Amino acid sequence: MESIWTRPQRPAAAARETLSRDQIVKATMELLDTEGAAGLSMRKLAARLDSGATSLYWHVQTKDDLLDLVIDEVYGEIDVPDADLAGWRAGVLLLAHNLRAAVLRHGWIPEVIYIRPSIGPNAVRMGSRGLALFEAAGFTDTEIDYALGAVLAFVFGNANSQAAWRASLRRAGTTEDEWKAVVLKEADQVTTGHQEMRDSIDRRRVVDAERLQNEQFSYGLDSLLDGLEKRLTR
Amino acid sequence: MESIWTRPQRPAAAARETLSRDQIVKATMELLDTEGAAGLSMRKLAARLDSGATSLYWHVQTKDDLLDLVIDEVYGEIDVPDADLAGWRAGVLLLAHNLRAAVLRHGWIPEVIYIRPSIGPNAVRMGSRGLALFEAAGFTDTEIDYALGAVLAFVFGNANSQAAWRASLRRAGTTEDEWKAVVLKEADQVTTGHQEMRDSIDRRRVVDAERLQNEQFSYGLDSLLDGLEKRLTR
DNA sequence: GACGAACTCGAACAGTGTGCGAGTCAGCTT
DNA sequence: AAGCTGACTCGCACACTGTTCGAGTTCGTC
Repeated sequence: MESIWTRPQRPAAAARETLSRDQIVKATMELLDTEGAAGLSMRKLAARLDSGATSLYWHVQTKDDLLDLVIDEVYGEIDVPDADLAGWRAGVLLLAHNLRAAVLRHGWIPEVIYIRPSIGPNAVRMGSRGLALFEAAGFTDTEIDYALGAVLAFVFGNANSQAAWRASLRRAGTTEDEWKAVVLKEADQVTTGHQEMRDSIDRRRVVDAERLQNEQFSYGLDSLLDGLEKRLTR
Repeated sequence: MESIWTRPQRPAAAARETLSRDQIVKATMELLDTEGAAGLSMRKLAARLDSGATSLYWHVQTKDDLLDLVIDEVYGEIDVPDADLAGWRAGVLLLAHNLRAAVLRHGWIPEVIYIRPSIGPNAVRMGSRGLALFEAAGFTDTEIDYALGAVLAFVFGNANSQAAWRASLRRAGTTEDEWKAVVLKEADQVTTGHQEMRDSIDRRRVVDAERLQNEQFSYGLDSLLDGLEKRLTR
């Protein structure tokens, strides 16, 4: 079966007030943002659109296809600066921060992003512009791919686990402090005999979690970019 | 059916063989490894164990709990060297490679790892030993956490996307070459107007995918470690 | 008014995770 | 030897899932 991107879109919509693919994708995004990945079902989605569940299948082949569409919509939110503005490093930094922000904004991403490879137009656009950034920096040949790959891997790795953490916090429905208390108590039980881990948890006990995670992201990203930059000037 | 009188008295007092949690976890792992995340259902799992589906629920609270168990089992496969052997960098390198290998061995991991935070004993052990590595390297305070976090984020980011790619390849059921041909053709359509992406794809056209991905991993990991090392000696 | 294309949707199917309560079994206590 | 108890199994049932099918409705065009 062809993927949804290469399949020709259905011709011209009628004048009658009718569902459209865009409309469906938008509603899916809303449903996912408010209820999370587990909260998306074709019937719920249809209800939100005041339509029959099976009507959706005229506009979209399967639920997975729909996920492809909505994931690509997220990729569409990610701004990647032009390669010749402000230097490559600032550009990559912006790409990284924008990508992370998008994942955190849509906390269901980690749970669905690995179901299928992302090859939608917006994903391709982002990748392409990312490559341009590293090419402009002076990377050549496969190193262009490797460098971008490293940054994307780090950003997804960081953002995914953070988003997943947040999502499970939201599911628990407690305030951050309550949840923190519970988790830290569990951690106490779970980490007996692992002093390094206990210390690490103690470090988290004090500070605002949000800030800690931002710092962790910046620290890792800066380190990685330093390492890449070194490869460049060698 | 025989009458009560002719039926043999007792089927011998052999100790009743019963399910055990370990047994269930092991079977789950096998099922996941052979059929992937979507192929795991409580009924199929029960069939593999010659038991009723609902019997499982005496040993395990929910399917998600079961996933937690089997994920932690994977964490248990990851060897992390002692901090005082062979230097921190070699140790981290080994941790990273072992973690990646485990994810690639169990290609369903990306699809389930973000459903719940991993706080099983083996995950904690791995984290703890990872922290010890960076502590021994000379990192202090929160930088210990940040450094390990960066490495884990990169490794998961890289391994997850690679494993997911492979999994979708397996699902398609084609040989790598066939699949490659299809994807590259699709890519042609999808990347019109994105020259950087076309170049990038061309670079992949020639070489063995496996090797390319290994190189990409090493490149990123080395870069990151360089960046971290720089922070250390400053 | 007729036709065909665009679109909707109810009924149905096979499958899912899981709660409930009845049932079986081994070993212990009387 | 009988009976109890706690460990364990499991069929039934429920609410829910993604998706197919085919019949039905609305439209623009002849």
